[in-house]
Amino acid sequence: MAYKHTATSDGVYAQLKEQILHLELPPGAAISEIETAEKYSISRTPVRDAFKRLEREGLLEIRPHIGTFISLIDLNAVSDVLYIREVLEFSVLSDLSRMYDKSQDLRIRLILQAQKELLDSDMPIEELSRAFINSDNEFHTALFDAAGKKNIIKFLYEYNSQYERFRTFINFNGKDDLTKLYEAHVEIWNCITTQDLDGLNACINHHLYDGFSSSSDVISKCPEYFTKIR
Amino acid sequence: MAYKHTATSDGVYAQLKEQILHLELPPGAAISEIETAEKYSISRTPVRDAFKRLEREGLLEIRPHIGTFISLIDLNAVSDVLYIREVLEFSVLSDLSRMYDKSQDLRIRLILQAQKELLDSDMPIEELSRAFINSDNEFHTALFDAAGKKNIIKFLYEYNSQYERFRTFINFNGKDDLTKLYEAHVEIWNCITTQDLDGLNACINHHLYDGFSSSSDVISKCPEYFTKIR
DNA sequence: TGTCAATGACTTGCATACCAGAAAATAAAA
DNA sequence: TTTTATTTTCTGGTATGCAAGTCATTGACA
Repeated sequence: MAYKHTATSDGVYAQLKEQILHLELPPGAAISEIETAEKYSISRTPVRDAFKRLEREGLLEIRPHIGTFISLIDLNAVSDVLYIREVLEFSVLSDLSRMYDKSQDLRIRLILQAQKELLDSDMPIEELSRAFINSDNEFHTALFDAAGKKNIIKFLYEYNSQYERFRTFINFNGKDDLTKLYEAHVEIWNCITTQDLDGLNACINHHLYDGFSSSSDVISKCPEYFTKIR
Repeated sequence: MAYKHTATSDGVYAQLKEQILHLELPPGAAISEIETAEKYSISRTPVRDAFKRLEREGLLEIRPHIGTFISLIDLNAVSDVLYIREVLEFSVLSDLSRMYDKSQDLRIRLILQAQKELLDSDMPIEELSRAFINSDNEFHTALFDAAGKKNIIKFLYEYNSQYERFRTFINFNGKDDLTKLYEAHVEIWNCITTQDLDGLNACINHHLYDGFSSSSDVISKCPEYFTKIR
């Protein structure tokens, strides 16, 4: 992993992944190797490499001799990622709370400030949502980093493609959800700096699951995007 | 993932992975596509697929136009996996402890019994070690399953190739370590059935880290197998 | 009209040839 | 002898053709 791959294969991988996560390539849609190759004016080989990689991340479903399809959003996988995040995040942030010193405060506050400014801006909701999700990831990464657990969140991010896609799906809903996220961030940071572990636990729980539970009506708008529930 | 791939690519992947995890292909060794292809009497294409997959799991390092090498054992990655396992396992087993009912007891005790019999047998240490590690994984899988969190441990297993390899490395050491693992298993199960959460926490901690801390002298026997420590 | 087999148009998996980059070996020059 | 070009020979990356599997259409036959 320390050494670069060729840009061709990596390029189509990155572009396809972004399109899938942003639902521009909708769940269930067919996508063929040769078609993609022609679109990018390259051969099938690097496309195949990218496809295989995306399949392992659960974003594509390759059915040999039949076709390749954008995978449906697997709510079970999303639920699993949420559980893992909840547990790991509480553990790491508890550690951080115990070792917290004021020198870390500025960096976090800057991120929070940026999020507030995003919410006050008048971007179109799609653009705002993307920008805010990026900032959200930045916030959580900064927290893990402050706790000396940078690698742990890298691990999480490699596995949460399904969750990212789900989040994109429900966040197009409106600005209110994003505002709630921001407020939760502020509260989480307050709990950490005041070493309120019980409050922290409750916060993380809410923060992660909130959008999830209030989303069943959103899901029903596009049921064909999702796998059947367990 | 629900659909099979072709057997050719999957086959070499599985075989190579086993050889790497069992250290038959030692860390740092070179391994070439064409050589491997000839060995299995297939073309480079399925070999390349397998290589790419192993690279993403951190078991190979592909350096374009230079060569492909069995990756060194990354103790940082091992340490991260241990942390994640500790946190997740304590959380899941705490849940299990709260919801424990006696119908689950038999299955676990059978696994423990099998482990005891393994230890009492007179297998050669290498074979014993492999068999015990398999049984160890079975034990932990059964626990997660009993807690209704089967997917969570699948998640873990996909990420712990580095850890598995490390374990193979230190367990060739002798029977004592395996005996300790067995005793820890018994104690963990006792803690769960008696709902002793504090004891459980301590157990898991010991269980995971024990072999790790006592292994620095073992590591020094083959320093060329490991990456530099953080 | 209804049934079933043949056919053709797709798909991805695999084999092979060629390309580009890197390193080592060789040859030429100081 | 030492140093510097140059060439040779590795490597993996890419392009492409063929093989094999799947499905929908079609046409023959009952």
